[in-house]
Amino acid sequence: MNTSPKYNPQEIEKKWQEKWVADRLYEVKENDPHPKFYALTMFPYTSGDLHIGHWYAMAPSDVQARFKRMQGYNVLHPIGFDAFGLPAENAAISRGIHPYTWTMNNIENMRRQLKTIGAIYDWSREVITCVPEYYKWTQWFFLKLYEAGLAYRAEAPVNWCGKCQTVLANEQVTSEGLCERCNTPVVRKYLEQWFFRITRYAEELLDHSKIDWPERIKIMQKNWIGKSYGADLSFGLEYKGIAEKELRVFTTRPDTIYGVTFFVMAPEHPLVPKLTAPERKAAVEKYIHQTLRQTEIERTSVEKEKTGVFLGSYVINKVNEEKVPIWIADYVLPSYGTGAVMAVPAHDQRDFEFAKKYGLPISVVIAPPDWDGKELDAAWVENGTMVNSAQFNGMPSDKAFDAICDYMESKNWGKRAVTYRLRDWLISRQRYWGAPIPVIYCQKCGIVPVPEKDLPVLLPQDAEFRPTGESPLKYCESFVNTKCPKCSAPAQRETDTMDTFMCSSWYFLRYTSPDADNYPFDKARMKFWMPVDLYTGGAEHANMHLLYARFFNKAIRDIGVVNFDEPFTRLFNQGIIIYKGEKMSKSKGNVVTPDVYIGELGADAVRAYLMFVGPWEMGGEWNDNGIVGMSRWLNRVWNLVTANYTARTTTPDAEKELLRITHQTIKRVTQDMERFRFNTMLAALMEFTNYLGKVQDEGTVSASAWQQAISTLLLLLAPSAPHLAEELWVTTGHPYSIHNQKWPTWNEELAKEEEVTLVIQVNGKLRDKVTVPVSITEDEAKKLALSQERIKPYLNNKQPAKIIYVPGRLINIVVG
RNA sequence: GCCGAGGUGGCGGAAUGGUAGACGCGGCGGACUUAAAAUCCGCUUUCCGCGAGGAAGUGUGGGUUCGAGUCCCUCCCUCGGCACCA
Repeated sequence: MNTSPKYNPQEIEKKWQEKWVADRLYEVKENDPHPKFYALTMFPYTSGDLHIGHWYAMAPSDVQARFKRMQGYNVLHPIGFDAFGLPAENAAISRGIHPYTWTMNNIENMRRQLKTIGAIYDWSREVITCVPEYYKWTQWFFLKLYEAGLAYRAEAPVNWCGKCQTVLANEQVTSEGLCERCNTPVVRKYLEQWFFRITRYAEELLDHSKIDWPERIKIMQKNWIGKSYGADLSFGLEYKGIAEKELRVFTTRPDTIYGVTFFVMAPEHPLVPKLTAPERKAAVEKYIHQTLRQTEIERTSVEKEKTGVFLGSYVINKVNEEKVPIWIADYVLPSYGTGAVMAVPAHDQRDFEFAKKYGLPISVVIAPPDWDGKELDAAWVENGTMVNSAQFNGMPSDKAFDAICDYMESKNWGKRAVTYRLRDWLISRQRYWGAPIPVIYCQKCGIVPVPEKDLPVLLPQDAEFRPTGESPLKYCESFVNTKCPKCSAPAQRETDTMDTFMCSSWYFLRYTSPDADNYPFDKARMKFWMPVDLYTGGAEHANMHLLYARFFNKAIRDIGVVNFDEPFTRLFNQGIIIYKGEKMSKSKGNVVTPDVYIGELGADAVRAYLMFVGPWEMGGEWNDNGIVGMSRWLNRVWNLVTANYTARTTTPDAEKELLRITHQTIKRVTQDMERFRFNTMLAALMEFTNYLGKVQDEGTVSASAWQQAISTLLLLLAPSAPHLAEELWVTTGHPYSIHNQKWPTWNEELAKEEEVTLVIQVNGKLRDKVTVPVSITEDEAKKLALSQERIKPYLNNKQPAKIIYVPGRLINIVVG
């Protein structure tokens, strides 16, 4: 009779969490003799509540970190909060709470929630990005980048809401191009902004050869950086009142140069006013005005019909001295290439549509195969044979690419060139709740960086939060007005703050020594832990945080702050948890709160269930019933371990089998852990539990063999269900703590099967199965297969044409 | 449009080119119970068959192979990313 207490997750989870903290079980030291392992999980934004989606990121990463810890690594698995950002400010405006208070209250709640997960977080290393001790160093890094020439100020187009009288971040503009807050159409405006020169690192950022990252993330970054090979070509310019004698374009198709029939500039191109003929002035200005009123989203919509106007001026195509009309059109972007294109309507679909609309000539210079010389229905963008291209006629177009580049270079009309799609990183935010950009503007001295000794530039406590959307810093005189650090004349502070991605570009360095106060980190401790061995988080950051952090690392490497090329050696992206068919989000109202399930079934059940829904990288669906099954299994483990075991009819064979299955399970669980297949890892443990249940019923092994199997089960379960495993470990008489035990290893010999089931197929169809010793020879196996009563009818008394034998698997008899 | 990941029972999902559907949920039947819950045991891809057994079956259509969910080609659908990038 089992008289042990029932499994009570709430009680044991609270008990062990308190004890682990009291014993400082998970505090991490640098002087530990074990090899270091830095297991980083993306820190959460301080939105207020953790939902199951957060747990899906946190729980399996903790399992992995615990697994590494048991394997003998000194594991740093820290946690902190990404605490600056817009929502805090919006809360301040709508509810009258100061962003600091709002954020800190949220952190308190999230910290409480995070502690219920039962993770090995070392809370003594907690990092919060919005406290002065942290953002002082974010500002310090800005100064270092500025000194290195990697931060600069320039005019840039931004999203402007006329009603709110402010700039909006891209994230604040709805997909319809409206202001998120007031639904006013957002327009473009040109403002002075701070940028980081990420483009200087475009080439190095394309190189992922030093890191072990998922292929899809590497591809996403490659596409985002967008390297194009082509040529910079020069077109002649003869226009009164203009000094320039040429206009340059970037093209990926220099082979189509003879097919240029018009020339298109971005409406914002600085030379447009000068190249506009007097009689075209009104039309051109009207068009420019229309373009500027469009949002980025409207302008770049693919469905939109092409529009443009003729400037009344011409360029000369140097290869054939043809006069080519210059147009402006909003499909040409000012920020890519040279802001101007040579239009080849026969071989570019956009130019084709434009030419059709405005009746411009379409000249084929690359003949498609079997071309009949007639008009094209669409641009031919593939390779072909050169035609109408002077001395290049008859050449395959891919060869002509090089030939024409050589020709242009020899004439000094252009040269081969590479262009990137990547733009510099705009870090200015017209917001209060961010790290102030540490810069002062002086009438006399211009832009003056705040001296290092004056850091941090503190956010003023007395800023006002008005519902107008204006930056509270701009109207906070005590903040704005200061003295020039150089000449002491009255001067003004920069009122923009930094993009929060700046804060998250170095937080993992801070974890290594969060108490450092004369440098962003303690150099020795940072060197000890970095780079991160395993980084886990969502794939949605592929082209933001993950790219910024790589850039930032390379920038500070070149400044001499760190000495490694990449911050994250290995990356793993978990998928997304969906609920009721959609991604969980507050706005959709389909958020599942973990607290309820922890209260009812315990954190161990929630952790294990999240791992069980599917492969971690694929994401999965939260199912309210599914977790009940996980809870049932943990209960079965509890009952199995706490029940008295009585050996009845023990046999050597039964013990051998138990040992075999134990070692097979160790192998499966270990290998699944290593490849992040937590779902099948738990399935293996469930099978093991089911098997142990049978052994217990039958009492076929000795008590000591039983105890051995049970303790292995608990060790394998420890990372996934740390509280349950600890409780059962201690109650079965083992020394505290299970989390300081060695991960079990398997013995291949003991795991080996003695008998296998051979499948017998006839013409590939399963017809019978036989159980044979693994030592069976090929001849014996074939003979056995042919002699099976169930097989004989399929043979028709004929000799089989062929017999395929796969040892340990099957025999396939091929009959004619 | 381009790039990437997917498409397997009623559901979530397992399957180094070799027994498709592990494990779990749900469902059905049974045990225990006055009864219910909980727990335990059995069954559960579909169709035909009393049964033994047979047939079909991994989005579609082809191909390679003794053998294909898995490899190759065509197309369709879902999800994620990018998108007038010259």
